[in-house]
Parts: sequence; C-alpha cells; structure tokens
Amino acid sequence: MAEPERKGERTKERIVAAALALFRRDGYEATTMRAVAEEAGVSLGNAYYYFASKELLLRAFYHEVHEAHVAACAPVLARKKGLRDRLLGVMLARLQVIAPYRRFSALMFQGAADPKSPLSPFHGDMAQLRREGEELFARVLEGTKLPKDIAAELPPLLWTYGMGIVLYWIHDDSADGERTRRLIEHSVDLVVRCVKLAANPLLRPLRQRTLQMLRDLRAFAPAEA
Amino acid sequence: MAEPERKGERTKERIVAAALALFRRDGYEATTMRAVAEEAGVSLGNAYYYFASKELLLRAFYHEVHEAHVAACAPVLARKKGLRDRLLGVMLARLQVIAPYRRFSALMFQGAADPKSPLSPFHGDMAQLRREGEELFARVLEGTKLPKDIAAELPPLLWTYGMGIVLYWIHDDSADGERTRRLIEHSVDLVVRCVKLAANPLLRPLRQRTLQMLRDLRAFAPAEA
DNA sequence: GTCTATAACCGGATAGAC
DNA sequence: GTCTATCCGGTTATAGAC
Repeated sequence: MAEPERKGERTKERIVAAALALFRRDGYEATTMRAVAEEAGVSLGNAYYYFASKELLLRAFYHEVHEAHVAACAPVLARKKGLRDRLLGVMLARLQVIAPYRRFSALMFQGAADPKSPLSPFHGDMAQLRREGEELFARVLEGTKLPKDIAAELPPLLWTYGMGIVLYWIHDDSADGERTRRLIEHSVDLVVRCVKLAANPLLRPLRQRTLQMLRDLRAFAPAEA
Repeated sequence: MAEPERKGERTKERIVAAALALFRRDGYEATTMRAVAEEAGVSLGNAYYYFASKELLLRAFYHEVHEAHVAACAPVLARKKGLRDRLLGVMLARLQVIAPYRRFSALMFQGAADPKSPLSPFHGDMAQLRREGEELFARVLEGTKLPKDIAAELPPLLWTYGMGIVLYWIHDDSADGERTRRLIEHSVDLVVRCVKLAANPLLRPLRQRTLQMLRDLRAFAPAEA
C-alpha cells in the first residue's frame, strides 16, 4: 500500500503541481480548471475526478505556504529567548512568507467567513492547518514564564491576532507592506505588555472572567464541529 | 430633476425590489440574475444595464438591514444610560436584526476580506455604511464620562468588535444564536471593564502607546483609500 | 472498482442590434 | 434603455477503458 502508489496517485500529484504553478503565475481566479487539466495532461473531467472543486486545489497551496512558514520560524524559535522577540519573529516570518500571495490570503479570509466553504479554517483539512498554526504560537510561549492558566488560552488568541494582521496587510498598499511591518512591531509590543499586565495580581478578577470566557469559547468553538 | 424621475428610475427600483424579495425567499446564491430580471419584468441584459453585477444588488440589501439596525437601536440609545447597557443594547439589537440573514452576513465578511470587492466595507458605498455603523457606537458613548482621547478612538474599535461577534455568530449553530447572545453578554462586560481600566492613571504609558497606534491605524486606514 | 474522456449544463457577465 | 444572442468557466452526467 505504501510502495505501489495506486495508479492515480501520480496523476493526482501532476494535477496539484500544475495547479500550483498556474496559481502562482496567473493567480487563482485567472487560472481555469481547463488550463490546470491541460497543463497536467489530463482531461477536465479527470481533474474533477481527483478534485471535486477548484477550492480543493487551493488547499494544497495553503499547505505549502504553511510549511514555508513553519520552516521560516524554526531559526527564530531556536535562537530568540523573550516573548516579545519570539512573537515578533514569528509574525514577521509570516509576513515574509505570504508576501507574494496577497490575493490568496484574501481568499483564506473568505473561507473563514463561510462555515460551508471547504476553505473554512474551522472544518476538516483546514482545521488541522489552523491547529498547526496555533501550535506555532504555543512554541512561542515556550521558555517564557507566564502563568499556566494564561498560557493555556493564548495560542488561539494569538492565532486570531495573526489573522487580524493579515487582514490589515491585505488592504495595505504601502511598498513592501511597510505599514503592516510597523503595525506588527507596535502591536506585538502592546500584546506582550497586555499579557504581562494580565498576570498582575491586582487584575485577578478581570483575568479570571476573561479566561473563563475564552475557555467557554474554546469548548463550543466551531473548531469542534 | 426631482419630479420627473428619469425614465429608468422606475425600472431600477423594480429590479431592486425583485432582487430583495428573491434574496429573502431563496438566498443570495440560489437567486439567479435571470430570475431577478424576470421577476422585475425586464430582460437579463437590461438588469445588467442598471446593476453591473449581482454583488451590487446585495448592497441595496445591506442598506436595508443597516436601516433596520439603526431603528432598532433608537429606543436603546434614548432610554439606557450606562456604557454597559447601551453597548449591550446595540449589540443585541444587531443580533436580532440580522438573525434571519446568516448567509448574507458571511458574504459581508467575504467582502471585507477583498479590497477589490464591491462589498468591501472600506470602499465607496459600503465605506459610508461602515461609517454610519461607527457613528452608532459613537452615540453609545454619549452621556458616558470617558476621557476624550479614549472615546475618540473607540468607535472604529467597537465596530471591529461587532464584526468579530458577527463572525462568531455565523459559525454558531446553537438554537436562536443562544451562544452568541451569551458571548455578547460576557464580552460586553469585559469590554466595558477594559475601557474603564484603560482610564486608570497607573496605566497611562500603555494607554498612550495604544492610542497612538490606533491613531496611526486610522490615519493610514484603507478607509481613506 | 479505478480511472479517463467527451459532452453537456448552468449561471454570471458581455456584445451589439434596435 | 431595452432586448437577444453569446461567451466563459465552474461543475456535472455519463459512457467507456483498464
């Protein structure tokens, strides 16, 4: 089962490769399924045998981008020590990795908005990808001495924060995402200060309430659906 | 110019009316432009003469929903006095108004994600609608005694908060949006506490930094594009 | 039962005649 | 301003081939 690679396996890979190449060259909308099929050397109907929709092909693309982000984060997480530097490094790595793909990031958001979309980060394949993204933030917290109860709730929160930054960047028409870079620098600073503030004993009641709400959110999150 | 209503004006209205009726009955995706045209008693091509795309018709729908929200907020803003009750009233009113239109709200998000979309709340017609939404939150703050510098930055922030709630609601499959209602109640409470905390003199440095970042965001916001 | 292909269908959008 | 005819591309139906 591992060796022989059922016949179609090769075909499937050819289709993915063709799609990714065309997506990169022409963008998602401009790439037609007919073009993908031709590039892969199969018929249109055959392409649909492997991928029931064009969006499903996009998922393969997002997986690649995610892999690239994880790779870009490795040196940061290995070398940087403070919460601020680690978070900053991960966020800037992300910006760098997605830089060539503004339009694609917009599509990911559209997926997030629609629970029925195969691109929704709360269902199926994409949910797994989201969890891996949160895992990245969990690793950001490693080696920092935050109270356990706070650290436990932070990864999904930081993931959401990251999505917010991406949303800003999608609309950012400054050269090289200059403004988004500044936003990241300033907001990371604020996030870190707020997290440390939250650890202050004087704010215990507010912290408890907030954590409880976050736990409720997680418990009933669409993530579990 | 006011009286005679240029010939097509009537036609245009018929098309909008037809579209809104069908959207409500069958949903957006299920409503075809051909059906809209037929319902309005015009040809397909003629419908496109007035509305260059189906999305443009959706805008008319969003305007109606917004009007309904403003109306639903009026009694709240007239009667309630504290920040908490006013904000809670406005948020619950929103939830109630959009209740029948979950799928449409998802579409609005998809618009927000794509700067090129005619539904983007940061451009043209829809930007105006967004500003009116922020205005609603500005009125929430009236009569509360918040520091001016904080109050000045809150409306766009609260608008964003509202969008977050809507996003949650889109994915909320509990009966009657029960979970979203609870989220609103808890999160409004937290928001109010945080705002009041931010007014604390001890947090002056953090507040100043945060406000400065928000001002920068506004200055370069896509809203101005 | 796995794979591939051809021929439609459907609906958003456009062209161009009147 | 209004229509008819058409394009275009995602998607589906279906018939065979391995």
